[in-house]
Amino acid sequence: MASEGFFKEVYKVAKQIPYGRVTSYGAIARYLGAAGSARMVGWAMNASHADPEVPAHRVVNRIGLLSGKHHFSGTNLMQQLLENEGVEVIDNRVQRFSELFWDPVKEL
DNA sequence: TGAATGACTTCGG
DNA sequence: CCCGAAGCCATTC
Repeated sequence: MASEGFFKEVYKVAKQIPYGRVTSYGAIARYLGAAGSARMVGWAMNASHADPEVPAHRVVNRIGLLSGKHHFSGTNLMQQLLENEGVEVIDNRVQRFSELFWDPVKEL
């Protein structure tokens, strides 16, 4: 599949997300020049489970909602992982999201 | 080839 | 911020 290059880019960015920080699918999409293809980032993350080094739990939607927690093993694994990094999560949502938000376009 | 799907985003109310 | 509707685009069937 030629699209593996796209996934690789997503993984590369995801792996660069600092500890205890989070970002959004749209931000990654924009950084990859695929603005508007946020859904494809989500698709890439779906395939990211093949690479355990990809911190998919640090990638949430634009409001810090753990939209992908349902794709993790347990029902609250994603939240546990984030809380383990010092990220406060309440009701599937990242608290202080604006503070923890890490924008690859700005930071990279 | 075309219709359906999805770990999203943006806009208006 | 919550709700509903429309837009986007790669992948799958």
